[in-house]
Amino acid sequence: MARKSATGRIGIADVAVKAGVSHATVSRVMNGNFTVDPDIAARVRAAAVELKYQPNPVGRSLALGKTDTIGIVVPDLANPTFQAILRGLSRAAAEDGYRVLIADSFEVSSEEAILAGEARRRCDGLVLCAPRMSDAELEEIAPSLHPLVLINRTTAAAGIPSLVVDYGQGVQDLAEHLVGLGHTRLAFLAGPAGSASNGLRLEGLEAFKARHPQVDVTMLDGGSDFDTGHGAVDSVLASGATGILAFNDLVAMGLMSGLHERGVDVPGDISVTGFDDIPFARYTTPTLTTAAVPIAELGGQAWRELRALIRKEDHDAPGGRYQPRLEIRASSGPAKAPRTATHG
Amino acid sequence: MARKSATGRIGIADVAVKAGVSHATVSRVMNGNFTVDPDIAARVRAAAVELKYQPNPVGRSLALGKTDTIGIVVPDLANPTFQAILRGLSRAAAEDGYRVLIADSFEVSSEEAILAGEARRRCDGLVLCAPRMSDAELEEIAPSLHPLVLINRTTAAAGIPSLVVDYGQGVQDLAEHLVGLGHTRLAFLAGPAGSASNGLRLEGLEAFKARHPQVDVTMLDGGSDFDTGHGAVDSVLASGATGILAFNDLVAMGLMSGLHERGVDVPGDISVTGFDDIPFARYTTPTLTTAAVPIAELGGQAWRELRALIRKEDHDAPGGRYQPRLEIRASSGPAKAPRTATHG
DNA sequence: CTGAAAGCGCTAACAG
DNA sequence: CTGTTAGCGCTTTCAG
Repeated sequence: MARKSATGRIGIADVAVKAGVSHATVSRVMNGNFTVDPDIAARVRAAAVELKYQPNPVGRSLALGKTDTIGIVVPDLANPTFQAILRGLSRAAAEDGYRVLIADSFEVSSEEAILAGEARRRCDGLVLCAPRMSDAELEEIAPSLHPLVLINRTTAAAGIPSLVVDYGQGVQDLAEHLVGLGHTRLAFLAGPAGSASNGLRLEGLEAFKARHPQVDVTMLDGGSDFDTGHGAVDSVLASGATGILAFNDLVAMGLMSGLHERGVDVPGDISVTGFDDIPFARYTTPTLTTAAVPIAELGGQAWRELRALIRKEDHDAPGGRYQPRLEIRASSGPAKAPRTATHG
Repeated sequence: MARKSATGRIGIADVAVKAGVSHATVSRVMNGNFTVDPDIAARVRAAAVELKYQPNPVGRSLALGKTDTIGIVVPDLANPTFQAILRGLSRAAAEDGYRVLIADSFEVSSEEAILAGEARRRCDGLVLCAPRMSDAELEEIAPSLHPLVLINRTTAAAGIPSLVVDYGQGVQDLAEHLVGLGHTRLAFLAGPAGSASNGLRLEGLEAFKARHPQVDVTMLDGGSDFDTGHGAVDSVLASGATGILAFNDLVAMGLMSGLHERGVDVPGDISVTGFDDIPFARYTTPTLTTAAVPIAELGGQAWRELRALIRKEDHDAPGGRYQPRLEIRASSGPAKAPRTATHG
């Protein structure tokens, strides 16, 4: 009786026969179309409730040409930064009745374009988060992904809002902070080579070096996680630097942990700074000096940009630039007497 | 020429006319049906490539009655535990060509059921993560959500696999560990009142108390985040306990941070244990003794259970129970001379 | 081996 | 105000 449709689930047709009307009328009632006679509407609603009818979103999507779903592509869901963006995005989108489909590329940049395309086709719009693909590839696929919002990446392709954090400014602020504390030998523990945000940090450091030729800045290879920082203790000590700019908070925490194991006092012997101000940063020992990125807000803003694109709204200020805020805590302090390199 | 369909995007019909065949044939070729003449198939493929044709998944979903998407409902996407489950689930599902739709209930338990229903209708199956709704409600809606997999929650409804972590055993192991170090006054910093996993911990502690009547176990109200731990310093000190079982690692870290600010030495004065073994736990100062939950594996297993349900496979061992593993680090140590309560 | 046609569940013109 | 009809884009019988 109730379940007659092929899928075995209750469809609009079941409600229609039960209420003794056409499915068009049922559709009207379900969509709040008030051109329906109140009595009939009530009968339809009663039938719907009785059958526990819920419209099938797939049929609806096909008819309307929209899915009420957006996609987000991230390079690594394990990264707190992307988690925070996802959360902000999800929350903001949910308020407008949109769901979020996630696609994790697991840092495999060769799969990113295909992944993005697939995700896009299932959704009404896409957020591409710090894609690792080349500029050329990004520019090539960007138009086919529209509506598209980019985070921490820009492209020459037209009509693509881009939300970027000014990592270059942030790292300069941190470096200035250390110099203000008397440090003259700094080291930068870099992030992943392909990372655009690492590139922005490097540019910022170049500007800093131009302004402070007397300060020695050593570049050290790195990565983006705890283990990177923990494993960098030797090279950090060998550099002779007293102020260490870690790629991000995770790296900084790993480094502090490694230094602690060696009996090196932070900030007594060495000052350490992070980047991002993840929630954990204020609970490390010592608490971490870092540059705070309003990351959840970024996710929310990404949704607003995307929403404007989906609604084809006119859009005066597409994209935006986010300034990190210096967050001075206990992991940075006055420079000690200069140390000498201790190789081997 | 190319784009003639109503949506403005290239559809199967465009490829069909370009290749001079019917859309049925295009469909066959796109789906790797080998009953198509090789020459025609080649022509179709060439047309598809030239037009950059990508099948519309919505139309496909409607025809096939499946979306190749699963949903996950979590109470709070900010919680590292749920993030890890999401990651494990997403990774495992992706390997089988499935995408993940997320639904964050933001701890609003009244919205959970509706959210779950909506998510389910867009997907081929659902993972409900530690739902906060009542047992009665869960049991009522569970059948309508099938295929459904439950995490850290069980239900009497039939055919619902349930993956649960044995928090009761874990907390007992931690308590035994502390007692083995000579602690006789313990305190449990509880989690959110509605949390099922908190209930399991409480049951475990009851069993522990029955076994160790000489040990004093104080119950303290709490929560599940840093601030809970940080704010609990006073009540912890007032309890006079020397061994503190925190609800989870986050709470433990907040507590350690607060104790450090008061000059209380961990583990010299007070031993602290967490729960979960989140990645940060091995990098705190001191490193955190905790009970490790194989959480990413849980996400992967959730997918396998769900996949079996979706494929209607016979399924000998639905669900499973995960035993936490004691991870002894530096935040727990021998008990000092007994302290006295220092109220006020 | 291929095309015509039906149908997945829904919405929206268009008649009446 | 309501029913009929025609799609949305795709898969899949069913003839040929």
